[in-house]
Amino acid sequence: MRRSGCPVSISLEMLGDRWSLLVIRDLMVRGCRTFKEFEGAGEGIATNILADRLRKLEAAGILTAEAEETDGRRVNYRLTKKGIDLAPVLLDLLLWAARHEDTGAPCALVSKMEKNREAVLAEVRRRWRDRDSTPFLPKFQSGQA
Amino acid sequence: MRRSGCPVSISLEMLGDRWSLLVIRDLMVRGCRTFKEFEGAGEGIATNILADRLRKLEAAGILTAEAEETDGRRVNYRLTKKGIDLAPVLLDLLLWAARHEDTGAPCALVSKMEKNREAVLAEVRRRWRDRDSTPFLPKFQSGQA
DNA sequence: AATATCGCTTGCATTTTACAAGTGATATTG
DNA sequence: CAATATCACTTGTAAAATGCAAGCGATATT
Repeated sequence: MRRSGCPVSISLEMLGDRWSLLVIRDLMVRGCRTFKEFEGAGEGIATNILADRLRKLEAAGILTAEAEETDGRRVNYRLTKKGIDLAPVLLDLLLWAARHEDTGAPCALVSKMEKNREAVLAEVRRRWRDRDSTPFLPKFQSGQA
Repeated sequence: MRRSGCPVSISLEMLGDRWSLLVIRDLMVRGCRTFKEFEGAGEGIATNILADRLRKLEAAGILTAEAEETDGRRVNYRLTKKGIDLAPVLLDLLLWAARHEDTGAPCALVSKMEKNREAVLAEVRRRWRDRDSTPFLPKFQSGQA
């Protein structure tokens, strides 16, 4: 049962935890497609949590899962339209933290994204349409090699 | 310790739960200022969780708390600049759910916000500057009076 | 046939959340 | 001024979510 009809509240019931939006980020801009790739995406998500989030996000219609044809062990995850429509949310979260916290994202890149918001979103959507899974943004790391 | 330098991850370490962004929403568009007002904001947050979130958001520099002059019992909460800068995130979450879920937000209002994104954000910022705490958005309820 | 890889599941300890009740400080009322 | 009410929490306890390590079945490779 829903807490309320408020759209913000409804969004948070689906996405309001420490991991869901990171999985979506990995699909959207880091080119992750398989379970193993998510595991190695950097923040060290536990495998049971990852499996749980993939299940819930699939149930919410945010991503799809299908076995790979050439290798039956592999499962390919992909964002749906509903999932890629979260791009503005992720971009805003990125820009907010980049402005107010000490992050690993280079200033030049951040201000470029700030200025070209619509172009960045358009490119993210294009990549999704074209199934282009080359990394769009790197792993931002602060202070290590 | 931070999981990574990724700004999205850093944002989620501060905001990634079911309640933090709802408290911020209440401050931003519903005119909530006191503990009691947050309690009655609709989704039924438990008082210990509310107290915990207010403490954490204050520690994160997202809001401030100060005792009211005329009534020493009352504490007034207010967003900081860092807090009001989350307006785009909340707007995007609202628009996303309004588009993809069945919410209590009227279509006309939603499409108006979609078209006038910048104007809506400007008004939210103005309200903050002017300490205008008249409700800007109502409680969206689905299916009841 | 043996071994490796992939996508999980299971068990268990720790942490977070939810619900109900209570508390101390201040303010209001009679 | 004493009694009562209000406000912003705190406390206790049960339930749920998370984190960690290990294991497992199916498929693929050697």
